[in-house]
Amino acid sequence: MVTVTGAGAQRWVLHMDMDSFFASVEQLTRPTLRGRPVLVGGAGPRGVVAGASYEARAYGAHSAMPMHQARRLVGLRAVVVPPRGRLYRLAGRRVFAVVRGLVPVIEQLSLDEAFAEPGELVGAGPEDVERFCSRLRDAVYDETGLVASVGAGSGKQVAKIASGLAKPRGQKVIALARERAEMDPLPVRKLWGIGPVADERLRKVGVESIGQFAALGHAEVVSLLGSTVGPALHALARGIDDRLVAERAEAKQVSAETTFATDLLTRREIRGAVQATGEAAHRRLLHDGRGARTVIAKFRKSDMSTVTRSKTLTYATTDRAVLIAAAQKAAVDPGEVGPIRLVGVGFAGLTALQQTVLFPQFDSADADEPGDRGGGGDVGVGGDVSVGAGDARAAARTPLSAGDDVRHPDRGHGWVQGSGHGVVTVRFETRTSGPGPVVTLPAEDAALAQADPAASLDWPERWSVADDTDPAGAGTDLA
DNA sequence: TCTGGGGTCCTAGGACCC
DNA sequence: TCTGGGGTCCTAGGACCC
Repeated sequence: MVTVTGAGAQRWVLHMDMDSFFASVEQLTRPTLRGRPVLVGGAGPRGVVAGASYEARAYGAHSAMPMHQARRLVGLRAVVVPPRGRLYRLAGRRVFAVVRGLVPVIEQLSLDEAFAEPGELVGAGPEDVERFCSRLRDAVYDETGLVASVGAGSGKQVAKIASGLAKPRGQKVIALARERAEMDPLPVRKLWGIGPVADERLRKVGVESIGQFAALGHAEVVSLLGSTVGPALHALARGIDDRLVAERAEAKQVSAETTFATDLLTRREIRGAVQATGEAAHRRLLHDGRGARTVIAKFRKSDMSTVTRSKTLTYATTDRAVLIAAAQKAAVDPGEVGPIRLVGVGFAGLTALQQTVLFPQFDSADADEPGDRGGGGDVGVGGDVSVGAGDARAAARTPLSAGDDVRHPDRGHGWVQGSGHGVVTVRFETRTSGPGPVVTLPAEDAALAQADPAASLDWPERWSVADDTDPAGAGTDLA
């Protein structure tokens, strides 16, 4: 199908953004959390909020806020749960499988956000676009139980701003005739690409709104924001945005990073941290399926500045020992650069491996979905690092901790609300069960097992969950 | 008790080759 | 012996996004 767009035909770009996605998935799969102020994120001293339900936002909490601050705002009603990345990825795939059913090409920006440019809307009027947005939102809600807000406009920038204005639980169509009136009064910070630094620079010359920014001269924009970024943002501010909507390319990098509850001070601690974080990154690399040529080690100092060191190999590989050795070679010495709060290991130069690996090394740890127990939940590992990461996890059974998914042969799927003093308190409930009972069990109860978080989305209707590596599987799963 | 984790893109300098 | 420009790759740092 070829669509010839006449010069005057209005182009409509849609931006869909899920409402408080992480918190909504928690409330969907753990029904007792519905209506309550939920904070998703690490509970450690350096944890931040990754997602806040609207009930929590009512108290002033929001994502990226330090968790202790959000807790203070919300008070004792707050329910703090660790992020379940695997579950959010699964839910996000299902959401966009629904969207793809209505729009063939979408540009997914993150787990919960995407652009679309439906061919059938070329030249359409605002009422048609409104109807389309409603259909989209209804379809997503009906099939996933999750709420999306949608914005529409003449380009990506306007669509994205519109979806922001539509939240929560809404949609907003900005017609061309209304564009200036809607955009110009907004803070310039709302433009995609204007962050704290650019905002401050503009503020210094008295520019606070998109309209004021649009009115600046070209030379002034270049001197304030640079010769590449400046004119690009300036064009967006003036409503010039012909960027196409296209499927995203494969990721260019995979990485893992860990912030420690207390700063690392010795080479030995750094070494342990690079090993553990490198193993986590390597699991992601295996999951990705490509090999890496460049290894990046990243260190954040206590003043929040970062130091990165990279090593490029002569060939791409998935060999864990080779890759982690390169990361170790790139590691800094806290004695020289100062205390370190974060250690990261990343792999770039990703290429499909041409040669076949005859005997792939695969132990059970590698088979885990990476990053699930991540977030601030890992904060506190600092003490273990000096011991050497390999030893401790040989333990027979990982102790259950708050937020974990569990399964019991008689009671079904549930989640740990608390543990300690030899007992575990479990709430047995899933999306389909409705609010469930709390049961306190001996911590040693052999019948209680760690479970796949994804089961909380489906159990007991389906035990099998779409495989994480297979988007097509997620699609058929919906059928 | 400040500020996570997983990404993308841009800039700028130096090495190296033609 | 001196003086160049262009292209590519590598490295390091930082802004910005969700």
